[in-house]
Amino acid sequence: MLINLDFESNEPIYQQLVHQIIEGIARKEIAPGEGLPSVRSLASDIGINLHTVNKAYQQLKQDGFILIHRQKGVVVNPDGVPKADANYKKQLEKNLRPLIAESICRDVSEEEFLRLCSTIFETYQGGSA
Amino acid sequence: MLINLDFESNEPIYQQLVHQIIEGIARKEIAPGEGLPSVRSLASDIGINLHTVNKAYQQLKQDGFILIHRQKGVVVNPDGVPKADANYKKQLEKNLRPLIAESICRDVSEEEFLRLCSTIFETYQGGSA
Amino acid sequence: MLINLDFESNEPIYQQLVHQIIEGIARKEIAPGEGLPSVRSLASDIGINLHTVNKAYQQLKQDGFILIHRQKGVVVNPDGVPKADANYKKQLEKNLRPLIAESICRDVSEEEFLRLCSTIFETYQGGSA
Amino acid sequence: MLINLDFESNEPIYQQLVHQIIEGIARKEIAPGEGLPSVRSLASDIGINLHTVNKAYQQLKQDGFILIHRQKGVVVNPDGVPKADANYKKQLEKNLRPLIAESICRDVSEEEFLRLCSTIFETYQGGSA
DNA sequence: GTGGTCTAGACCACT
DNA sequence: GTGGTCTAGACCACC
Repeated sequence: MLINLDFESNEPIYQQLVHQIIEGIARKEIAPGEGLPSVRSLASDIGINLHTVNKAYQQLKQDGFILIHRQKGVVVNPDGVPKADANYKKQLEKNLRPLIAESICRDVSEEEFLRLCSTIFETYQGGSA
Repeated sequence: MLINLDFESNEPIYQQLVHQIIEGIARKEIAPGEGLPSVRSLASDIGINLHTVNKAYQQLKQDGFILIHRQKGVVVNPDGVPKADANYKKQLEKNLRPLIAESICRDVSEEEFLRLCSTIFETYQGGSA
Repeated sequence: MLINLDFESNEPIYQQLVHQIIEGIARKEIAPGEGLPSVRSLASDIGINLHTVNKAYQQLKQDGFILIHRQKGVVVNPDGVPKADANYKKQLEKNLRPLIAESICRDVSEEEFLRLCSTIFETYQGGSA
Repeated sequence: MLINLDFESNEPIYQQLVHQIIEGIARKEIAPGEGLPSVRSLASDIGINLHTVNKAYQQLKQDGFILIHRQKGVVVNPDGVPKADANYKKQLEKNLRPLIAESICRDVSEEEFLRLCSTIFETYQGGSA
């Protein structure tokens, strides 16, 4: 799985890392139970600070995406990621709302917006088919 | 138009303000050409620093949502907001992608996701009908 | 002579007014000795504040473009505008320098820059021919 | 690279700073990819507030002159500055026009004006030869 | 009265 | 240590 960071983005690097790993899981490139590189090796591979990788891993663990065993190392949660709960959906709506509001202002129709979402969905589901 | 800020949020206050105003425009509560409160009055209304409001206004100006008119003060861009260009859509996709990836991991179906988007769209378009 | 103001520009209105009048003189639309509208009439014509017009006139007077007679009103300096002195040229260079520096960074060749200047010169000299 | 500010000038300090840095780039004193001092260090070097430096940097970033890199700090855009587009040229003309108009009024010939521009150009290109 | 600029000092997130 | 954010108070230019 390829990690692709933008050091000039406003999005913090650890956050980008979190997203990329989640995308990898969504794309089924890394399956539940499968291992991830250690903090050290990933950090030196990408050329970033240990702390940064660690912070990303901690957040992924916090959100139930991965488990961190002292010995077995880092693995994708073998039970699968916790399903969306009411809280997650509230958060999701809160994140979508400003995107949709701006799209409306900029004359993006609902159809076009939904089509874009579908297209993005396909980029993940196509990978598993 | 009501402004509703969460001072506990990680999202910077000026950013929340930007979003809220964009939502106000999307909801057609503030029409093109209409005026917005002055930096100072809005700041004292909300109980924040005028620089924070100013930063929000500057960003909105930069993005073409508002104009700062020498005589009329701050007004919503009477020509309407610049339409979505390729750049905006690329940005939008970049913002949607991680949300969708996480949703997939959490077993949110495409149908459900799109339905959520539609629901949010209605909260804006319903307001203008 | 037409006055064309941009109320959304960062350039102060009085400054725009000064420029427009200087351009009118350069274009020989208003000849030395000829009269300009009174502060009051010009202000109400354009729909701006008296102070603003007054400030523009004061600056033009200061720079030797116009004379303000208590009775005869405002006239373009019949002796013509004071010729460029060393001081003016120093100022001119100071104004041109950042424009040229940025042009160089943006890959505008000297030829192209000079051509643009010539084109602008023509818009004035053409008017007098 | 030397920064030379005039605290008496009407031109805002941050603006002067922007100009000086652009001139440094034009003069090839700072090459693409090269680093600029941090906000704090530059501010204390010049003896101004860090916010003022920050404002200058933000504008330079906005205009594509510099990048704010998560790891390397502030660097001159390694891809070079965005080339002049139609918009920039329109702006440039708008800036040149009043300078030329006043020069005409003050009896500066087109030849002399162009010669002055050439002289300024040389101060930049001579530096790289 | 408005927005624009500058200063100053503080806290935080990120690397 | 870096940049980003927020606050606060001051002065100025403009209208």
